[in-house]
Amino acid sequence: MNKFLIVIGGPTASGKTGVGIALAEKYGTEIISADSRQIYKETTIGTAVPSASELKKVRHHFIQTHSLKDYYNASRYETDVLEKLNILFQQYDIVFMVGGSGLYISAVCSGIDDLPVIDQTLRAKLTEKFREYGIEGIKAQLKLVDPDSYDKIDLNNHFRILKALEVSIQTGRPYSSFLTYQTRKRDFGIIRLALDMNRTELYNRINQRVDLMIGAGLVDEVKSLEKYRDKNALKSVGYREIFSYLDNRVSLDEAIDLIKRNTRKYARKQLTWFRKDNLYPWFQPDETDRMVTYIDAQMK
RNA sequence: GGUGCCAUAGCUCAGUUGGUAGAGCACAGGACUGAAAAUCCUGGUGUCGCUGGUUCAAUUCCAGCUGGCACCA
Repeated sequence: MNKFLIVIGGPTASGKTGVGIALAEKYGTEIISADSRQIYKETTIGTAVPSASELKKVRHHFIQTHSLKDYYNASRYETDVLEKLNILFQQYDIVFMVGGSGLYISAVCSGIDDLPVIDQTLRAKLTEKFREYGIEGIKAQLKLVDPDSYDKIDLNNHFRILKALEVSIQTGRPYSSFLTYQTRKRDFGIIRLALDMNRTELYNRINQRVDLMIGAGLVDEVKSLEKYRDKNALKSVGYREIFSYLDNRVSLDEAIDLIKRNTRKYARKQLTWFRKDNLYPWFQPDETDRMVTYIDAQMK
C-alpha cells in the first residue's frame, strides 16, 4: 500500500486546523475537512471555518461546499470523500483528513451500510406521531415492524427509534436487515492521530473563541438565517442559543454562557468518541515534530 | 450599638420531629450505522461556618463567636 489517508481528530478548539495546515504544508498535500457543519455554505462564524488566509496556505475540500437547504449525511459524505480521494491520490501519496465529526470519519475509514433514501414526508409523519404519542407510541410500533431493532436499540433515544421505523416502513423490510456491520476495505492506508490538551486550557480556548464569534457578528449571521432555522445545520451549538435570544427567551449574556457551556459538552462528547477507538494516539497540538515521527514510522 | 433572619456540594437551594444529607445547574464518564455540533444513558464530588454545651448519638437542640442580609437606633 503506497497511498495514505492521515486522519487528525480531536475536540473542538484543540488546534486541529493549525496542525492540519502545518502538516499538509510539510508533506506538500491537501486537506479533506471532516466537519459536519463547516460543510455548509451559509454558516461561517458559528462553525469556525478556517480563515481565508488559512485556506490560501493549503487547499481544503468539503469546506462550505454544500447548502444547508439540502439534506446531507454521513453516508453521502463517505461517497463524496472516496470519490475525491480517488482524484487526489492520482497526484499525492498522502492526503490529510482533519475534523471532529467522529461518525463522518468512521464512514470514510470503515464504511457505513447502505440504506435507502428516506422520503422526508414519512420522517415528518413519524416525528409528528412521536410528538403526539410520545416515546411509548413509537416504541410499540417498532416492536411490530422490527423486533430485532427493538431489542438492540436504545429505547430511550427517539432518534434511533425513528430511524429504524422510517427505514422499515418505507421499504417493508426491517431496518436491522440492512445492517451488516462489515468494515469496508479501502485501497489506501489509514493513519490516525488525535489532539488534546489540558482540560482547563481547552475550556479557556473555547470561551475565548465564543467571545470572538460574538465580536465577529454571530448574532447577525444567525439573524440572516432565520428562514432556515428548522434545518439540521442550524440545530447546532451557537445557532440554537442565539435563536433563543432572538426569540427573547434568554438574554444575550445568557445565550453566550449557554454557547460556552454547550461547546464544552460537545468537546467532551468528541473526546469520548475518539477515546473509544484505540487506534488514536494522543498528541498535544504543539507536538508536530512528534506527529511527523509517528506518521513516518507508520507509513513504513 | 440593638433586634431579627441566614450560613449545607463549584453555584442556587431543599432537608434531617436528633441516628453524619439530596435536587437543579456546573463538572465527570459512557452509548451511538444516515439529524452526529444531533440524540440518549450513568455518576453526588460534602469538616452541613467555627468553638463549646446537652445527649448513647448533634448537620439538626442550646450558648458564644465569625461572616452576610434586613430593620431599628
